[in-house]
Amino acid sequence: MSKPIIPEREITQLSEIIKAMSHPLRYKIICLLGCGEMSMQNLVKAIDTSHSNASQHLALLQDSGLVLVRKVASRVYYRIRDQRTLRLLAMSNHVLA
Amino acid sequence: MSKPIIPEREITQLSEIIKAMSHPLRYKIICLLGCGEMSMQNLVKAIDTSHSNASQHLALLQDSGLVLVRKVASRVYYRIRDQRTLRLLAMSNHVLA
DNA sequence: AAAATATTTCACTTTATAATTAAGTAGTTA
DNA sequence: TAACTACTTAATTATAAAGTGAAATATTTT
Repeated sequence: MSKPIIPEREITQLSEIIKAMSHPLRYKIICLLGCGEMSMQNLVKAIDTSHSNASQHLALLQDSGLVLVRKVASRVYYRIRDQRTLRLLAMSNHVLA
Repeated sequence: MSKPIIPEREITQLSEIIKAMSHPLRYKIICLLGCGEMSMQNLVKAIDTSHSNASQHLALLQDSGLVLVRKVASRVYYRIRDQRTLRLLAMSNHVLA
């Protein structure tokens, strides 16, 4: 962080991305997707919440541009859009330790 | 992310740290502190909000363990506790690009 | 075509965060 | 010691985010 003045717009965007990751369920979803694409079904099984709630969190993750969706017939598959998101996740893991 | 099962406790802790960074003002504060210790006075000048509001956000950053405080007479100085926080910040910057 | 499955959307309630203003504390200066 | 500066706390209000359950949509199976 050598330059102290950061454009306001960037701060807004960056804090939004981070915010999207900051909910425990969403953080967990991103961790899970880190291993590769996953179906809605399996995500719901892996995280402990209702289908409806999971769907809403995934919609938020899509809106914030962190995950991509692929529909195959009646099934929906989610995946991480940008691998750098996983590096950010790994980094956050590192901060705690 | 090779191991898919993350301890629940860690997820909670990590998402809390990220959440602390996810508010635009707090994100900005962390950026500013990235350049080194800063007085409350100067922080308030740099971010566009009231003294009281800044104080509350800084209290939150303290509680979440991201910043440390040092009092000298009636002045208060804040600084980043762990340099890895700044790496996390830099990483988030990188995700956007 | 009815029933079943997979998922999302909607309306609603609850809970959590944020901003504001006023009051409070603690040092500092006149 | 009174007024001033630096900062925090508390109370209030406003706003936003999260969870729930029912209804809606779309596909698949029987």
